[in-house]
Amino acid sequence: MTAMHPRLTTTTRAEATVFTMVLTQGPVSRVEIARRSGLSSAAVTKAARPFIEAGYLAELEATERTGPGAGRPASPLTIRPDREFFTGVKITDDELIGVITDLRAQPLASAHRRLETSGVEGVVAQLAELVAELLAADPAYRERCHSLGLAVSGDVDKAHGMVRYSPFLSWRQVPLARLAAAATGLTVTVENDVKSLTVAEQWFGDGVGASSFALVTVGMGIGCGLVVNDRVVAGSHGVAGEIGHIPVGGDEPPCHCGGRGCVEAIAGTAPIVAGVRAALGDPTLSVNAAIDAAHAGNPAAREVFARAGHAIGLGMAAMANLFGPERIIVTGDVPGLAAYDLFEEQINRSFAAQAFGAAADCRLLLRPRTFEQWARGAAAVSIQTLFSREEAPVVTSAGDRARPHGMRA
Amino acid sequence: MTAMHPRLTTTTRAEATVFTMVLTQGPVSRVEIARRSGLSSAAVTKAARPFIEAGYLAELEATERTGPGAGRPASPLTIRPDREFFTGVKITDDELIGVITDLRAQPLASAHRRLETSGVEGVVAQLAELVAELLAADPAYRERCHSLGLAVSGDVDKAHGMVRYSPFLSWRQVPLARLAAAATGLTVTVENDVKSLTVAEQWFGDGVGASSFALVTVGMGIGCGLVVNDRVVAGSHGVAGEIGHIPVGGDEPPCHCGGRGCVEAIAGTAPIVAGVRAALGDPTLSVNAAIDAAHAGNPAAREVFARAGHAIGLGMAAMANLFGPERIIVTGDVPGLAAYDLFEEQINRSFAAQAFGAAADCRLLLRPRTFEQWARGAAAVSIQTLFSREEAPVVTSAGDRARPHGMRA
DNA sequence: ATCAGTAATTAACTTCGTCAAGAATTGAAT
DNA sequence: ATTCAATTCTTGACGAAGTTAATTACTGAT
Repeated sequence: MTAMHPRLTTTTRAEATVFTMVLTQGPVSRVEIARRSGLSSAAVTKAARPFIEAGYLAELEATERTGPGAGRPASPLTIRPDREFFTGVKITDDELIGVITDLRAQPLASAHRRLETSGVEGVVAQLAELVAELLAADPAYRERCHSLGLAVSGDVDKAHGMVRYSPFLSWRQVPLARLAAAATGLTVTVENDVKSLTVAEQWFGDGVGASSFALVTVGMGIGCGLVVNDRVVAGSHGVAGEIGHIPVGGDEPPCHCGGRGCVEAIAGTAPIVAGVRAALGDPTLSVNAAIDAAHAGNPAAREVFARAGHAIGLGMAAMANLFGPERIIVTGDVPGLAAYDLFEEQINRSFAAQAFGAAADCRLLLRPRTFEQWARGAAAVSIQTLFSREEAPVVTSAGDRARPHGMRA
Repeated sequence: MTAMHPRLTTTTRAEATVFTMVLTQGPVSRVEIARRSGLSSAAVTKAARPFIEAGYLAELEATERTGPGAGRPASPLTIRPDREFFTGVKITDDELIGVITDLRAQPLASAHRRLETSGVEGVVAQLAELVAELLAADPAYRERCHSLGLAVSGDVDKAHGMVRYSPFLSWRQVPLARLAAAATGLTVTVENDVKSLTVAEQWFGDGVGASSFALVTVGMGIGCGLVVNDRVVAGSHGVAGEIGHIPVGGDEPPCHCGGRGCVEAIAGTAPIVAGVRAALGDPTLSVNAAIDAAHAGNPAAREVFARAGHAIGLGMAAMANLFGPERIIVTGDVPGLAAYDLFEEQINRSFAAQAFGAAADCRLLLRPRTFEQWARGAAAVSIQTLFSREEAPVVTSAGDRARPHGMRA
């Protein structure tokens, strides 16, 4: 297969449009692609051909076709997910979580590695080992995987593959893409972890079809990834999506960020545990014990979680009032998830109460995500980077798409 | 002039790039345009020609040229602002404010009209009269003005020229563009008023050069227009930029929107006046009297304004934490402006305290805007609609611009 | 005067997509 | 059965829009 079919990436606008549409919108016939994209059907035929020849796309079996009746039946194009593989690794302060995915960013294999040190060199060495282990699982991986995506919390300069500042890892100005590329021999992308997860939802999850949506992560902290006008919001100073530091609590409580009343200072894991400890008079209570107490029905503990849910709901409402996303995907990890049932009702209620006007119509989707799925996000970034249309640099401010309406005299 | 030179709009990408760059970035030489845009200089020459021939662009006088020395001196292209005129009208519940502007959206003439009724027909009739009056001021206007922009508060569907819902006017589903076009004979655009002002800043004001910025309006209510990735954020449910309904006050006070602790419920004109009235024990105090009391140094009155400034600063910080805009333009009208000195220090302080990390680096620009400048915003929308590049419809989610970084084995 | 350096233009060419015609493939009508 | 209408896909000629490379235009310094 590979000898005959060289690797391929998108070059023209039509190619990017056609390929990403088949990739993200499942099997689609050529005419349907033409209709949705505005391209001529001739252009779709031409653009699809090299991808079919290179083994990335294929026509669906005739048996699976669906047609209303008259006319030549469509032969929908579908992705061949095994044509290329991708590695994604989520880097936390004490662990590496890695996955191999197919073109659809579906995880095929995973592996973990505990980190003793957060020093850059040590992490990169462990990363190379982890990647080697993952690629060794199947000869096809070694052969058809050329991209590695890394997801790191903190301020990441994706364009230059730099970690500008990662508080948990205590990294500053680390050229992680270059280091990882040298250590693994793969093409490397580096992106913020929440944004990576957002990209995964945008192309392969519940963000498909929405030109704007938000993803809210509930966990140790509260994070948020935003997609507006089909693009992830990067933030000009390396800051974006800091829903955790919206001051919904008025002047209380103080937050580690220096602000007051932050969502995270109320609904982060630390303040919740502290709250339950105070409520129960047990200063050594563990996270899980705090959750258990609430699940057992302790009113004081439940109240702490309800307050947290209230804060999260208000933060989400503030975000929705500013952006007007089509959907909000709520996700998170332990203990955010283990305790989610303790938040959920209050989140929904407070969101609905504070969302302005039609913003309350925004759909809330609860989507638990495992750690592997964060790593999957990293792989999704490398997939998107490879195939999305690189727009010509726009220097001037671009306008809206709408045309004027009305009659001319 | 006009007989020889037909009207022109941008058709190709190069034309839109060149024309809007000259329009928004002042006199620029062709090579400089090529450098900034990535186009070849040949393409710039070709794209500029029809605009020069049609009288929209011209080469700068040799005397105004500036060169470092050696080589052929550049002959920068500049806009000819009088080539075409635009009418912009801001519609409030009790007044129409109209302006004629040039291509740079600089107001050349203005006129007002009080409204007795907010009925659609009556407003449109008054609008037609106002436009006729404005166009009559100079024969050139009649001859070279073909576009009318309307700015309305509330939920506007710009693409279809519909006012979906405007609370102040009590309008629902009004096809305003069609009606106004029929009444005036002009091509009409309709846009939300805050977004219109945002467009004016984006192309002709302090947003030039920023691919993301926010505009905050302080007045009766608190509003916000957002530009992300060079595009105005529309909001999917007709809601966006509702910074006034971010709950920064915790659970107090209740807001007319049904929420609690909204910025607007603390810093809107009504709650400020109510607060000063309560503080001074005078239930009939006017807005201006409340401002005067604070200016005179009354501590209780000053405290009310300080609290308002605090709420606004927190709301702006919440917005900056979510978006990471490059700049924030603070603007407003009476009494927001007349009292701005009473807010300003507290806004800056609370913003700085709550902005997360590098978001605090975001520049705050205070830019008072008159009512005429809101009308100017409406004209700016019609200018942008006419000349900005209409992108091909993008159906699939588009990715980031960054390319992968690193080495390949 | 010549020359080096920068700006602008021109002409040949490339690329990418559209258009219009036709081939392919089906169900329904005669 | 055969024709027809409907729909999908393909093909090749064409055209629009941009690029590259060479040329012209203009300047200050040697």
